[in-house]
Amino acid sequence: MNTEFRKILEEKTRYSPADIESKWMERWLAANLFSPETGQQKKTYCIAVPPPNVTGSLHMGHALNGTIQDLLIRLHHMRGENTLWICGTDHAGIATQNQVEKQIAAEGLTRQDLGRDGFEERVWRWRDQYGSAIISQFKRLGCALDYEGERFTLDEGYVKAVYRVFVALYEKGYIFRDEYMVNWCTRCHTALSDLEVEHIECDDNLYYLRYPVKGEDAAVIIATARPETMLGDTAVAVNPDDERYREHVGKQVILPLVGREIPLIADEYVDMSFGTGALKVTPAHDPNDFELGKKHELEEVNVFTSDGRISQAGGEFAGMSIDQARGQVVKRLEQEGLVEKIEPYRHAVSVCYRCNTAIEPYISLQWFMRMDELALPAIRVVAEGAIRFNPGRWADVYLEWMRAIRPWCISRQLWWGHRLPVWYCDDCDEIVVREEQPAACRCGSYELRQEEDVLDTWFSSALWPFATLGWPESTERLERFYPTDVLVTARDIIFLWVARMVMMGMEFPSEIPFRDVIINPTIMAKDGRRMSKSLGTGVDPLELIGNYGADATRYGLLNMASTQDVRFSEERIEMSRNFCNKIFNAARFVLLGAEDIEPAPAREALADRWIESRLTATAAEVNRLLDRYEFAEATKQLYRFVWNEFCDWYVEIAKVRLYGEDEAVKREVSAHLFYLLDNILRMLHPFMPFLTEEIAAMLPGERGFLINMPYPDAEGYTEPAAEAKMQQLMEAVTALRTLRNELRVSPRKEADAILVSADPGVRQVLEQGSILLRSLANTSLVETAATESDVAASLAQTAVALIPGGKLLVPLAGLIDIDQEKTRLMQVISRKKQELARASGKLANKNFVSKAPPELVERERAKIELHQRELSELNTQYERYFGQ
RNA sequence: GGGCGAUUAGCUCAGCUGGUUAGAGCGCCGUCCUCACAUGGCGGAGGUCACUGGUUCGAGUCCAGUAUCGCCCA
Repeated sequence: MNTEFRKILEEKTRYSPADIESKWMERWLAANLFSPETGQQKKTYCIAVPPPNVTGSLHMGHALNGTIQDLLIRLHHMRGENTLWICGTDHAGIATQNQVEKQIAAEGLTRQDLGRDGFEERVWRWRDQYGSAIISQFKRLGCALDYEGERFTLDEGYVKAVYRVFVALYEKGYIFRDEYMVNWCTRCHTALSDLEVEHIECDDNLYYLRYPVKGEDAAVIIATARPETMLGDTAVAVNPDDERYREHVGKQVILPLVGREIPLIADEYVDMSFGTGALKVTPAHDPNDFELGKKHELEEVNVFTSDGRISQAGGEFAGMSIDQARGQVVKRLEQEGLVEKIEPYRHAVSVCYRCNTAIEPYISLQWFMRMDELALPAIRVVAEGAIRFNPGRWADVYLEWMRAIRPWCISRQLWWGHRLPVWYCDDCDEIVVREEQPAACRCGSYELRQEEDVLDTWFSSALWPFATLGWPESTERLERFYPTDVLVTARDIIFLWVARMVMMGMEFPSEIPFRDVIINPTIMAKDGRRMSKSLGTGVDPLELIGNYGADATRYGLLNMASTQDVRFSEERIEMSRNFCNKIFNAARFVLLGAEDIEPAPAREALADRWIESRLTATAAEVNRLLDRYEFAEATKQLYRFVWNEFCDWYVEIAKVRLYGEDEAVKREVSAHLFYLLDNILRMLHPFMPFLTEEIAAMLPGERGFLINMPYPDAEGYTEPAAEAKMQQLMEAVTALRTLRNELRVSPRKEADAILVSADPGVRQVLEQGSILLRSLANTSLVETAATESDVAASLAQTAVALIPGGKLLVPLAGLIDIDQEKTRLMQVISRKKQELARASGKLANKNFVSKAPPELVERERAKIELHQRELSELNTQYERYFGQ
C-alpha cells in the first residue's frame, strides 16, 4: 500500500463519505464506464430510467427507485453483460410552463406579452440552465446512468418519434377531435386527462334549494353541493318511480334568479335516496348531467369562462370568480326565500394534480385517443406473463384498469410541448395531419394554420423505451437493447405511464417494452401517510446523503424497502452508516495490519476454510435474492456475513496468527484477509459503490474499477464439514462467554475449562481449537475427558456450560461466589424443563406420531432424548453442590 | 359504492411452498475506552403474532368473518 493511503487510514477511525464520493463519480465519468460497449455481441442488459420531470428535484421516491436500478445495472455489468441505463428527463408540459411563467412574472411579464415563440425560447433557456439539476442529483447518489446519451422528450429525434406515432394513430382512426366534456384546470388553463385529476375528500355544504313549479303554488326542492352551477340548469330530474314527484313530471319549473323555464324530467339514473330525490341538471358543468342532457336533448348552458369566472350567461353574477359566485348566489336565493336548508356535507372534490386547483367539468373541443384496441395486446402480454409485475399483485391492478379503459384526452392548451402535427385549411374544411408541415392544402390553398394545442406529456413519455433508443430509425441501440429488461417505478404511475408504454410498445416496435416491472414500495412519512411538502413531512434524500453519505442512504433505503409501503426510518440509515464505518474499519485492520501481499485464499486453518465456505454460501444467497428482486433481504444477508461472521469471528481469529511470530503463517493469513476483503467489496459494490471503490483502490496489486470486476457467485469453495466444526467451536466460545458473564467473572480474569464429551470428534475439535477458547473467551482448556469419572482434576466447585455433544466445566475457585452458580444453574434447569415439556407434548399426541412426516417425528424423539440427557447432567451437577 | 394492502418485541420492519426455542435494526439492562471500529466489543431482557371462528397431527403462515389504519378506482 502506498504511503498516501497509509496516511489516510492512519489518520482517522471513522469513515467520512464526503471526502471521497465526488472524486469517484468524476473518475467513473472520465473513464466512461457507464456507456454501453459498441460492436460487442455479448448479452445485453438495459433499463430505461423513469424520466424525471425536468423541473424536479430528487425526492425519496427517486432515491429508492434510482438505487434499485443502479444496483441492477452494476450487478449485471459485473456479471459480464453489456449494460445500458438510459438517462434523461421529460419536458413536463404544465410544470415547466408554470415554472417559467413564475419566472417572467417577476419581470412583470406574462407569456402573452412574449408571444408563443418568445415564450418557448424562454422555456428552452430555462431548461438549459436548470434542466439538468435532477440529473446531477442522480450523480450524487452514485447512479451509473449513461449520462453521455442523455435524452429529452423534446429532442429533435424524439419529436420525430412522437409525430410518427401521432400520424399513424390518426390514420388508423384512433385519434380524433371532438367537442366533449373534459376536466378543465382554470388555473393552468388547459384540459387534463382523467388520470391527471386527483380526488380529495373535503368538508362542504349541501344546499337545499326551492325551484317553484310553473303556474302552481308548489316547489320542487333540489339538493346540490354547487349552488352556483344552478345558473346553467336546464332541467330538474327525478326518478320515474318516485311517488313524491310523479304528479309534477312533465311540468315546467322556474329556475330562480334566472327566470328560465326548465322541464321536470324523469330518468332512472336519479338516486331517490340522495337529498330530496330531485336532481338539478346542468349539462354544461357536470359529466353525469352532460350524459343526461344528451339523452333528453337538453340545452347546454355554459355559465363559466375558461379562467374560472361566471360568463355573460350568468346574468347579474357575470365576471365573479366561481367561489365568489357561490356565496353570492346563495345570498340572493336566501333573500328570495328559496333556500330550504344548508347542511354539512363531506364529499370528494376533483383537483389538478399539478396545482391543486379545483377541476371544472367543461365542454370544449379537444383531441382524444381511443384506447380499447390498443389495450388488447397490452392485456394479453401481461395476462400471459410475457411481462411480469413484481410484486405480482400489481398485474391485477394493471389489468383491471386496462380492461375498463376509456378514451384519453391528449390535447393540452399549453405552449410547451409537442404541438400537434395538425393543420387546418382556412379555405376549406380540410384537416391535414402530417409529420412535416404541408406546403399546401389539397384545395390548393396555402392558408394552413397549425393546431395551437400541444400533446399531453405522457403521450411522449409512453414512447420512452424505444424513442430513446432511436426509433423510428433502426439504430444499433434499438436493435441491441430493445426490448429493455426491467422497468423500476412507483405504483402511482402504473396507469399514467407503464400501461401506456406497453400499449405503444406493442403498437409500434410491436414488442413488449420490458420483461419485468418492479413496483418499488412507497416510503411514507413517520405518520404512515405519504410524505407531503405542504405538511412538511417530507425527508430530503440529498440531506441524508449530506449527513450519512450516499452509500449509507442507498443501503438504508434498500434495507427498509421490501414489498410493502414502509414508514421512513432514519434508524435504518444510521444503521447503514454504522455498517459503512464497520467495513471501513475492518478494511483499516486488514490494510494496516496485514503484510502487503496479493490476495489469495488460504485453506490450512479451519477458520480459513470455514469463512471461505460461508463467503460462497453468502454469494449464492445474495445472487439468488437479487434475481428475485428481494433487495432488503440481500442487504440483511450481506450485513450478517460481513459483520457477524467476518468481523466478529474471522477477523478476531486471524489476529492470533497475524500478530504471531511465524512469518509464513502471517503471509498466508494476510493473503487470505485480502482475498476475503476483495470479495466482500465486490459483493457490496452494487449496494455501496463509493466506499467499496475507495477501499478496493487500496488493495495490493493492479486492479481496475470494481464495476469491471466479476461479481462473486455460487461457484466458490464450499466445505460443509468445516462449517460444522467451526460451529461447534463458536458455540463453545459463546457458552463460555455467557457463563462468565452470568457469573460476573471479569473479562480480564483468566479461567480454566474441562471438556467432558463422549464424542471423540467434539473432543478433537475443541482441543485443536483451544487456542481460540483462550483468545476469544479468555479460558484455557486444561483437560478433556470422555466421562466425568475420567477427569483427573477436582470436580468440586465447577460451573457447567452445556454445548452440543458435551459440557464444559469451569472451576470456580477464586473466581466467584458459589451462590451465583446456584441461582444460574436453577434458571438453566428450569429453561431446559420447559423445552423438554414442549417436545414431549408433541409426541404424546398420537395423531402427530401417525400423521406427521416420519423424519419430523424422529427429530422430536431425538430432541427429547437430548433434553433428557442434558437435564440429568444439570441435575447431577446441581445435586453435587447444593443437595436437593 | 367497488377493489387492494396492512395489523408480529417499546419503535420501524423481516418471517418464502404450514413443521427446531418467531428474527433484525434501533431502544432498554449489565459489562468492557483489550493496539480495526464506543458510529464499537461481549453478554442479556423483551412477543397471547389485532380479534373471533374454521381447516390441519400441527397455523404468525391457509380459509371465513369482525375491528382499526392506509392506498387505489369510480
